[in-house]
Formats: sequence, C-alpha cells, structure tokens
Amino acid sequence: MQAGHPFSRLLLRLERSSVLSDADRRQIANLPFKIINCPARSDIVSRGYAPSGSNLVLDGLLFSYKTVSGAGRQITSFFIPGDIAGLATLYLPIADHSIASVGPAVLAFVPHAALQQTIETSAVLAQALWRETLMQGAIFHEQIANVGRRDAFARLAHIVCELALRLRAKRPTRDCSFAMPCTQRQIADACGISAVHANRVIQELRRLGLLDWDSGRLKFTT
Amino acid sequence: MQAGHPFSRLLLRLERSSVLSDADRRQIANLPFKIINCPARSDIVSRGYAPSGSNLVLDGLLFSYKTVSGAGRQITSFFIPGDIAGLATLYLPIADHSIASVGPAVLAFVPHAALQQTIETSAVLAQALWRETLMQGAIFHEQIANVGRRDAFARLAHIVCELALRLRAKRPTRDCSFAMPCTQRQIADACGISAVHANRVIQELRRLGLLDWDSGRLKFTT
DNA sequence: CGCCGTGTTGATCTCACTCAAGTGCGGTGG
DNA sequence: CCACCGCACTTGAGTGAGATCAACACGGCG
Repeated sequence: MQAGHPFSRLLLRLERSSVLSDADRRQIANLPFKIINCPARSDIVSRGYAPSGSNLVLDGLLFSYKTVSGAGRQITSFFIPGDIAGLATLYLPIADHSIASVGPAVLAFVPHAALQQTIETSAVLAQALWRETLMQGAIFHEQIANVGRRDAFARLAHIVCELALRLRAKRPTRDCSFAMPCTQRQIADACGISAVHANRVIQELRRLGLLDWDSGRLKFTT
Repeated sequence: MQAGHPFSRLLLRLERSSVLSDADRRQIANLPFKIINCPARSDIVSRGYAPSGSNLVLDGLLFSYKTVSGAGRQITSFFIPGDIAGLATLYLPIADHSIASVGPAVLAFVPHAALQQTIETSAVLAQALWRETLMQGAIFHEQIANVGRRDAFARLAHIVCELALRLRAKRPTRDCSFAMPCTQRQIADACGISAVHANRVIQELRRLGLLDWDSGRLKFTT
C-alpha cells in the first residue's frame, strides 16, 4: 500500500463529502489502531460474534457474506481499500453477517470505543462516518435489485462494473483494466448463481468482446 | 392509530435499545412534524429527488423499491408503524430508491433540519437513530441472501414470516394472524419472482396447510 | 353497466442448476 | 526431478424451477 499514515486514505475519503477541521483531522490521525496482515480467504468477522472494533481496509479486497442453510453462501458486498468493514457492529454489537478476505489483505483494526469517542467529540466526523454506513446501505439496495431482478448476464456485468468503478475511482488507469483478485466462484456467490453458470456467462462476455479477464487482471475491451 | 402523541411509538422503539433522559424524551416529543394522510399505493419519495425530511410511519405499510429497466421493480424492504422511512436522505441528499405506500397510510413528516439538530444536541438520540439505520441495513443484508440464494418457496415464506414477526412484535395476537395489506403482486416484487409464480407458491403453502391468506388477513395454520 | 385490478389456471419455453468429467497450474513431498 | 494432489477453470448432457403468454372469474368502482 501507499506510503504515509494508514488513515490518510480514509481522510481523503471523508473529505470528499465533509468539511473537516484541523481538530477533526488530528482526531482521525490519532485513532489507535492495530495493523493486521490477513492471509487470503480468511474470515475476519464471523456471524454471531461481537467484534470489539472495526476494520479499515488498507490493502486488498474484503467481502461480507451470509451462508444460507443448504444453499451455499451469498456475498452481499465488497470492501475496497478506504472502506471500513464491520461498521455496523459499532452500535449493533452482534454481527449479523460474516466478513472475509479475497486475497491477502492489510487492515487497520480500530477499537469501537475509540470510534465512539471520536463520534461523540466531533459532530462532523460522526456525520461523515454515518454517511459511510449509509453509502454501504445504498450498495445493498442496489445489490437487492441486481440479484432480484436481473438475469445472470446483467448481474455479473453489474457487479464487475461496480467493482471497476469503485476501484478506478481511486486509481484511474489508461487502459480500463484493474486488478481483479476474485475467483469466478466468488463472483458467482456475489451474483447468486452457480459457479458453472458464472463461467459460461464470463465466456459469453469474452466472446462478445466486452471484457478480457485473465490471471487476476480484468480489462474492458471497448 | 393509537391515541396519544404521534411520537409515542417511536419513543418506545428507541427506548428498547437506548436509555433516554427526560431531556431526550422532550427533544423527541417537541420535534416539528406534519401529519400526512397518504392514499393507497402512492409514491412518497421518488428516486432522484432530494426530500427535505423523513417520514415516521404512524399507520399503514410502506415499502422501498427500485425499478430495473425492462425487468419491473424490486421491493427492497417494508416499513411498518414505528419505522422511519427515508432516513438515508438525512446525510445522502439524493434518494437512490423510491418509497411508496401499500394501502392508505398515515405519516409524520419530520424535516431533516430538525432531526439533524436533535442529533447534534443529544449523543444518545444520535446513537439511537443511527442504530435504526443500521437495523434497516441488517434487513437489507437478509433480503440479499434471501433473494440471491433461496428458491421461490423459501423466499416467500421468509418474507411473510419477517413481516409477521415485525408486526406481531408490536401487537401480539392469539391466533397467529395479522393484517396483510399487500397484494400477491407486491409480494412477488419483494421476492423477485413473477406474480403468477407467487400465486402458485401461495397456493402450495395453502395446500400444505401452512397458511391461510384471504381478504387482507394472513393466518399461520399450525 | 362496463372497466380495471386481483387472483387463478393452463400451456409452453428457457434460463440456469446439477452432475460429471477433463484440463491446466502451482505447491508438496518422495 | 517427478509424481501427486488440490484448486480454478472449462465443457457437455440432462433436468427443473420459474418465466411468459393467454384466458377467465370475480369484486369494487365510476
């Protein structure tokens, strides 16, 4: 990940929609944290447990999911660097969903107590963090519509495009390509379709010359 | 709806998970509001607009939805009396989804400015309201898993049971029955299936002696 | 009275699932 | 160094859940 303080990316994110004072910036910068080097595909939060903090993603890709008895798991959303995963447990102690890593990831674990204190100290930061949870909620909304109403082709395209947009928002590339660490299996779980069918849809997208996805790199071929 | 102040039900709700001071209670009770009598199936918030307040449901049933081009609409969640619909626009001005009424509904429209001031005045109330949005987020999560992974039968059962639980939590009935103002069409839209198929699933549920749904009243037949 | 929306039923079709087998690659141990 | 294993991806065949289209019964309402 980039050089500099672990929270620099979070600050940038928050300042995109809030006006922070110097005190606010200091407040964030002084947040206690613990760097966690997280191996590939490992659980970070397990449903039913009460984590004592939230995880700021510094590098890598996380996803939240639910397992449905007898029907595998459904990935509900992805967390990219700059996102805070597990913010919901700030005020809803028991996690209602699990969070796991796609590839190896670097996280900054921030205790709830510290976040709560920050929120009580600065109304602006409270608002900014609240907004973060609301934006995650908006992504859920979209995901419900996506999974509920679109066919496999549109679902997969939608999810890939969403990831591309969010990732490219932070690091635009000339050739419309980006690192795509997910396996087809994971994309299938996010789309609510079987892995086999996801594979066929991806091949169809390739055949139509819409995308080129190979060895962890995905490229839109206009 | 019940006699008493329009916010009495909201207060009860908030006190279920927060400890309010007298000042907090007064703060809520003195919130400015405007009673809205809303006809059946009318839009309350339209996607793309920036409403100037949120709507506390006093009576009736609302739902939030998204329309997917060429694939009808997807209902993402229901709001029952005591819920605040459109809380997301508090800090995300442009509504990313629409909200509409099922049957006739009674709402208390509360300006965002008043809510924001409340939030800045009382940390406890801020937390309580934040928690409300998080709980709505948890329902979204569940809905994604529901629509993404379960078959039509389980989806429909899940949604009906969720509504039953939430409605009965406020007004338990002896015979496991409750007012179910939705049309089959609306349930289908919430499940992400066609109306025809929803009808067949409901008949199957009836045939199995699991529920009895007629003329706006739904009963679980053990 | 005619109209529209809801619920119901039947026939047909197709998208996506399951099962199954095979390829290619990276890692591990002999 | 090679044999082996596990995982991601690929391909094929058969099946089934759910969509679509169409028609009709019924009740409420202008």
